[in-house]
Amino acid sequence: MPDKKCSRREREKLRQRQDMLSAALELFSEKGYHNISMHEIAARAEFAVGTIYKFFKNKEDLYKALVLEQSDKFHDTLTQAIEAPDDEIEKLRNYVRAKGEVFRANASMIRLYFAETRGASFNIMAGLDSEIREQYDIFLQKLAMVFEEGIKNKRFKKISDPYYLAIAIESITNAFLFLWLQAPERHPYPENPDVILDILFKELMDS
Amino acid sequence: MPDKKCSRREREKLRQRQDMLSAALELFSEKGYHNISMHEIAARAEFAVGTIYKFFKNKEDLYKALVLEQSDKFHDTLTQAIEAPDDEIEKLRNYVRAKGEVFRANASMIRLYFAETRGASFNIMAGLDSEIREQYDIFLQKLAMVFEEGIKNKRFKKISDPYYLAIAIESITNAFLFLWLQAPERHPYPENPDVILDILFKELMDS
Amino acid sequence: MPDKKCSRREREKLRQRQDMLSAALELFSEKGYHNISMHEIAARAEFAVGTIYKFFKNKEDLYKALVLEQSDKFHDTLTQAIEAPDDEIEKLRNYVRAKGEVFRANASMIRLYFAETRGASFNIMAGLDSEIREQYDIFLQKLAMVFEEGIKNKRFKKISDPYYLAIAIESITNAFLFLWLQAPERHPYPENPDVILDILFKELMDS
Amino acid sequence: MPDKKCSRREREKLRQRQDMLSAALELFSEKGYHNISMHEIAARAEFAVGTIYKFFKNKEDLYKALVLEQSDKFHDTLTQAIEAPDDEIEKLRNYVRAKGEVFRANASMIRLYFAETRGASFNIMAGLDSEIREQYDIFLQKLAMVFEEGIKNKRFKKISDPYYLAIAIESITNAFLFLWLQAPERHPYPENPDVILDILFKELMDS
DNA sequence: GATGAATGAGTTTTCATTCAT
DNA sequence: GATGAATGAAAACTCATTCAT
Repeated sequence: MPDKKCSRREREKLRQRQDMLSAALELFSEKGYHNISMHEIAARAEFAVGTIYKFFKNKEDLYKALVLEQSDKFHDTLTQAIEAPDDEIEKLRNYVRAKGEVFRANASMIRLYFAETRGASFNIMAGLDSEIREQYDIFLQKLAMVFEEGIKNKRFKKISDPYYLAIAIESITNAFLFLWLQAPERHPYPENPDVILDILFKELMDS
Repeated sequence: MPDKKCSRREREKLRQRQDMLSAALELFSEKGYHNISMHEIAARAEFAVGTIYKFFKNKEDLYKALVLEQSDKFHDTLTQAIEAPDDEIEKLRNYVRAKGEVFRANASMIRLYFAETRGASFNIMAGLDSEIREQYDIFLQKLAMVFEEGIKNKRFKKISDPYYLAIAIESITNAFLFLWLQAPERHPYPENPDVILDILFKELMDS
Repeated sequence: MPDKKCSRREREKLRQRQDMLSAALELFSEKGYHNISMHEIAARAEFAVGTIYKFFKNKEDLYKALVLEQSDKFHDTLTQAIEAPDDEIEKLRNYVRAKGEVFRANASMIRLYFAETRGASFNIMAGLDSEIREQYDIFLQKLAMVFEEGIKNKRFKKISDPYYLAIAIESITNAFLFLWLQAPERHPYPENPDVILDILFKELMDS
Repeated sequence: MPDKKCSRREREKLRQRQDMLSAALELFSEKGYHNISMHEIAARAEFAVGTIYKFFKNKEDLYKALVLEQSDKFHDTLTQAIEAPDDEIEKLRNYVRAKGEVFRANASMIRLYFAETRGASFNIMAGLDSEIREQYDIFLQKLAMVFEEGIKNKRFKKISDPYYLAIAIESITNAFLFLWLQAPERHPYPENPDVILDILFKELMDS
């Protein structure tokens, strides 16, 4: 019973933490880190400012937790997509589809994602980078491996460095997502993953 | 002679303005817009704060001027590259090379570039976007035209929408530049543009 | 009991607000609006600057609140004086006495009063004027009415426009108060209201 | 000849000084001392800021010079009015008329006048007061003397202290001028001085 | 002698953070 | 344990004043 009560407490705590992070995500992605005050986050999450400081050391800490959490969710989904027991072409299709889905499901997240992985120096906190970047690098390695396997299995011709191919497909999907973010109607993210894959894989030049 | 003296003054003014913009560029790209104070910019540029306010209405105005100036330089170079009187393949090679050169020449600028074109909602000032985005759109159209012409001239097979191809090559080069920015040694931007073009243009899949 | 506690809080708040307004009144009336900084007010009131901004939107808002509060107190007292159930002569005596008392009770207030009702264009905030002026106009009307009634009741001879008489008595009392403000010893405000009233009401010229 | 040239210089200097004071008067009376910058005055007077500092030690000094000059003009006119070789009643009529004229002729001046003589603590610079006040006191003595003489010459009945009568007539005329300043149409300053004098001098009460 | 560019102290205001209740 | 009032450091911006040309 004390255990149960304790776990109940713990669960309650976690729920509160989530509420704070959700409020922060909404607000940060709407207006940016510097334009949102701790009071605004507290108000949106329906807590007192002091309570937020019980969960997070300071504003930066809250932000880090938020970005890491989102980044985790994101990379987990994509890693699963390329680790499904399919052939390499299907893995890439899964990846393109899954990426579209996660992003579509949470536009706020993309904004944070782009801010963090692309914003370069503008990524508010230098310290944050390393953790996220490492995670991202690991994912890129795995994606490169898909290409490598595909070449080994004679599904793809060996042309470029698999790592570069991984970067290429990452950046093209990102570009599509970025366009979609700007103008969802004008630039829908393709339902059919081959629309994106064809850009990379169909021979373009005659020779 | 009075004319000369006057132009001297003018040149001096412009030089000071440049010094201010340079200081701001360095600092903003190192730490971000919100983490740099006008006093810091003034100190770095070796002026008094008041002097900066003689040249720029306020911090935002300074920032806008900076980003626009950099963005202009950048887009001019790339536009020239794809408008050189060469065949379409050569135009793309020019573009890849030129992009590498401008970026290499000014790393601070890339940081701003990424922040502005990719930072999505995190791009500090909404108003700024429209001007930059428009410029960027125009460039994308021109790049798409290169692909369209290439297809018409039977240099490329018609496979994807030329606009998507433009986005693809833009995003791949950006990805390489971003990698280079993070770790110049580990990820050099290819001297030979074909390394990048091949990713797009060499047939990858067998079928 | 919780109610009591709550009202205690409220009272504490009001007390703080009053402390701030008092500090501001002292300082403004000593040195003028523009020569007093928010930090000075905060220091005098023994609060942090930030705390003042919890009570007043900005410096102007604090000033408006201050002037309105003082102006209210002032006009209420005078209005009461002329609305007492006495004959018209007694009403004027009440008015002269009451004016002396309120002003004597708070010299800082006079300074603000003169600054606001007489300072003409020098009255710092144009917007403020209208509210105060309106209040003042209403009072002048009431004062004029006392003369009108006095004439109707055959207590005064009809000689001048009652409104002008109101202005006259207002300005003479003000003049005495102003003199007293400058040199309280040399120019005491008369204890006996007739000293002032006689100036207006005793025949001066022979004819 | 050098004398002439020098006097020419001197005259030129004085003219410049006047231009500066005029510009300052206009601007100060429009917006108030603290809301006008030295650059604005310089621009209006068509001089460089530095030039103004050749004539006036600082902003305060310029202001003092301005107020003193205006005050001089004002008191000279009024002193002349009451020193004209007329009987006492006519002197007072002259005074009321002259006051209306000088004020009407230069509304900016009134604003400054009220700000200085009535604004009490709000009169920007404490130091200024003494000089102006002295001048004002001298004038009040002279005005009191008119009443005294009038009583001695049996033109007025001895009722109140002549000094108080001087204050009374001063404050009533001021009140009329203040009203006129606020709403020139609604409250014209009487063409006929007796309208004002009657308020003071016609018996009001029956007894 | 006039100029006006440059200065930097000083002002208003915000907001992350603390701590008494 | 939660609260939110109080804090004060730090930011953007202004403007009286100086001084090299």
